Amino acid sequence: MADPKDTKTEIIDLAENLLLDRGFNGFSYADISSVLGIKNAAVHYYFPSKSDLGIAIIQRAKERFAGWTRGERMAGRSAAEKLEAFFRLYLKFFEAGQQVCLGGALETDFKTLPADMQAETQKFASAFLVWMGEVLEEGRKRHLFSFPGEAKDQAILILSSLQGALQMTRAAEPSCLHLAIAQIRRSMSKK
Amino acid sequence: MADPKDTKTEIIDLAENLLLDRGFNGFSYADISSVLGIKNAAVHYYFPSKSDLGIAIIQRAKERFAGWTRGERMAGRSAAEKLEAFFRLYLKFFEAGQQVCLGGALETDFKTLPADMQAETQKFASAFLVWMGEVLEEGRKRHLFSFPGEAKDQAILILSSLQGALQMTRAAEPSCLHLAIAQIRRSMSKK
DNA sequence: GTCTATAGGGGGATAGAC
DNA sequence: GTCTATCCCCCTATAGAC
Repeated sequence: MADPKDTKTEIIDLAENLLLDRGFNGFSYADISSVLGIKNAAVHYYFPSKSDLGIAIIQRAKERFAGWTRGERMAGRSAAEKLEAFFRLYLKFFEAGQQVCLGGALETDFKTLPADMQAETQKFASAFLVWMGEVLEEGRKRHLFSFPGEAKDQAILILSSLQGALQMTRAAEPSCLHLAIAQIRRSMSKK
Repeated sequence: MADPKDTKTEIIDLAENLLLDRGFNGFSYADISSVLGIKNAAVHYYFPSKSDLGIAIIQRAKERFAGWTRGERMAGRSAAEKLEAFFRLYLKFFEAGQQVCLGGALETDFKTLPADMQAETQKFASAFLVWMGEVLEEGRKRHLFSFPGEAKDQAILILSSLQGALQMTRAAEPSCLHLAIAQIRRSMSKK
């Protein structure tokens, strides 16, 4: 049925999951090659350095998000529906074995990352902030929800909370993310 | 003037800073010993395994927080003042070279941590949640601020946002934490 | 594309001398 | 308490055969 994925894609898939599970310094080429039944050196054929691999992960995630925001399933949706769909992205990370989000994983390891990965991480993070700010601005204009202050500041509040809550599910209650989302909804509901 | 710190304390100090900068898998015994002008093996004398060192960091931070919440500077303070003082703790992490908070660092690395460190991390995280929930409950009762829903859920929202915003300062704007705090204040201000 | 083989470094950790 | 010396493993990365 499904096209068998090419090796390069499989490597990025595995590496992305390892990154969200264990952080960039918490996995190795051997973790990837052993699952694929190939050798260490074969992975280096596709991604000469670990930085190349990291950049591939970030760029693909950035493009995936851009496609998601502009995709068919999003066309014609209200800002409120877009926000709910965004929440579901984070709930999926949680359901996938309490993974954290890519931004959180990269930012925590930020100071240990090669310079080119740091630059990609910054582009990635800003794409999320821009999109969320626009959705919030539009939703408030159409009276779908309410919040004080600037849309950009509310975007930071929501994104940072989702990121932090995803991490907290590991050490505090697993329901942390669900409860944070519910509280965000309450705080923005029209009185 | 100040008592010269004993070596054990200096090791924990250094390790804690390295942990908040680089994550638990991002520093080594050599990073510590080189600064102190001693050898790798001398650090192992105080902390035989890296897990021992990690646990010492967490337990000390937990006790420091407990002391902070019960300390003289906190006695007689209103819930609003306590919340502002808590914000300042996170602003200090940012000012100390964009460090993340201990919970965030440990939770992101959580799956790579030894079991005993995972258990300590959980105790640490829950102490923060409990305290924040109590402060919020009291503040609302006394009409110092307002928020919808349960105090515990609002505690999760605030803690997760501070944690995430601290991380985001590294990849997005450095002002992220300040803006998140300002937005939290706005969202809870009495109308 | 994938292999074997290996270089070269860093990591955590221990033994035993001082 | 701190040292030297060392073990052993894992890591990233490369060279060259198939």
